[in-house]
Amino acid sequence: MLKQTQKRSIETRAKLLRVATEAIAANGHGALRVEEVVKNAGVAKGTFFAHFKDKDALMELIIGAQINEYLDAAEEPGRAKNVDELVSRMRPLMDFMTRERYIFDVIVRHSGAAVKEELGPIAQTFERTIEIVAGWIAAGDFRKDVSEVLLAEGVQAFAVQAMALHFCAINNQEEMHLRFKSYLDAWLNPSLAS
Amino acid sequence: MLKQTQKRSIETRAKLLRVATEAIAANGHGALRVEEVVKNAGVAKGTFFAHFKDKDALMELIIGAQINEYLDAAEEPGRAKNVDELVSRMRPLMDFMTRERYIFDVIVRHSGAAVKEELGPIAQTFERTIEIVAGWIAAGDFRKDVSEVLLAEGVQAFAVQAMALHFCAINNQEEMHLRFKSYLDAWLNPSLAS
DNA sequence: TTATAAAATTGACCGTAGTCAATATTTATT
DNA sequence: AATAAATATTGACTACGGTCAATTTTATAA
Repeated sequence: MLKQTQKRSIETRAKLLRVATEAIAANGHGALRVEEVVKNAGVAKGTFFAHFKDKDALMELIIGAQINEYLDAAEEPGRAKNVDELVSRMRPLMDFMTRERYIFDVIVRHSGAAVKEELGPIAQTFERTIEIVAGWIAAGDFRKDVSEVLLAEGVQAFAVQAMALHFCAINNQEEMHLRFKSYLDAWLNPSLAS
Repeated sequence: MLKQTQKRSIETRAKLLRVATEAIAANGHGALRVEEVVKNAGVAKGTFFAHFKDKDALMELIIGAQINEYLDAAEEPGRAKNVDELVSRMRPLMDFMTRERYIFDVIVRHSGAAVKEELGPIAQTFERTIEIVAGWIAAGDFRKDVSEVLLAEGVQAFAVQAMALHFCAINNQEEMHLRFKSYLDAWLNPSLAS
């Protein structure tokens, strides 16, 4: 009878997203408050939850979009041909993911999505990462005894490991990427590792 | 002037831990409520937070103790000599960690501790796991071109990856351990993998 | 135009973690 | 035993995410 989604609703959702993105740009992801978003968007609290299942769902959308920007940039220069290039290509993304502990926690929490049929925005970026890295591995100077997809999944596992350890003790940025490289040397070129 | 910790305090803390452990045994980790714990322990809410920094700190203690029990059992039969043995030795621990999504989230959140000087209970179990697995790897039928500690860290990374993917889509228990084994075949015996 | 039903919004309300100034208890000192 | 000081406990209060019955707005049909 009625067309499913009214223009008003689309506008409200866009406004919520815009206000939230601005707040995050100003104060960081972890400081975002739903009450602040609805106040600045000029809507009631319930409206927020009519548009997003919960606060995490909004964070997923925003962080997922940010990850995709980093993946675009990582793909831009063409394929990474060796471990050093792979590490430097992933560096901006990993720096973003570890900018705040809160960001990393949200990402990990949503990296394994709920249901395959409806992969969340962050889980989608994880799949995209696998595809990209697998593509590099297939065409580059890497071991060929196992599938590139398995290798790409390993790269992701090591990235997560390096990032998790980054939050431990007094680690500077450099150590995270060095650790990541150590893993990848042993994972992607076992014959050369030593 | 006064001895630092009164007996009363030790008893209260022990009672809170006992009550919380019982509640978890009855209803699972994710269902634990601080208000329920203090009610059943017969203390005020503020007392809880005088003993534990937050609810997560209590969960860390309890889950850390549970992980240590699984590690004890994993060590019991002596060293794991190959990938199959390693996978089956880790199986009960990984099953526990994936019993509830909430448990896995708490573990990941605390696997990389805040400060090295004061490793939390869960971070300690992660260090212990590295030691145990590194010991197996050093003495067993595994590649020798990189250090056993690096290899053990990789085992941990792959375990986390397999568990994270377990929460994705329709995966049964079996697939998680199969996936884990695939990773380890390629990681610990690259010459044999194919 | 009016009646009507779907869609969207509202805001008071709830659940639960966490805080803190006030109070009570314990122990050392005289 | 009285005093003092450190330690422990209390519970009303706050912060904040999330819910839902009631209301308003929008679009379609008669």
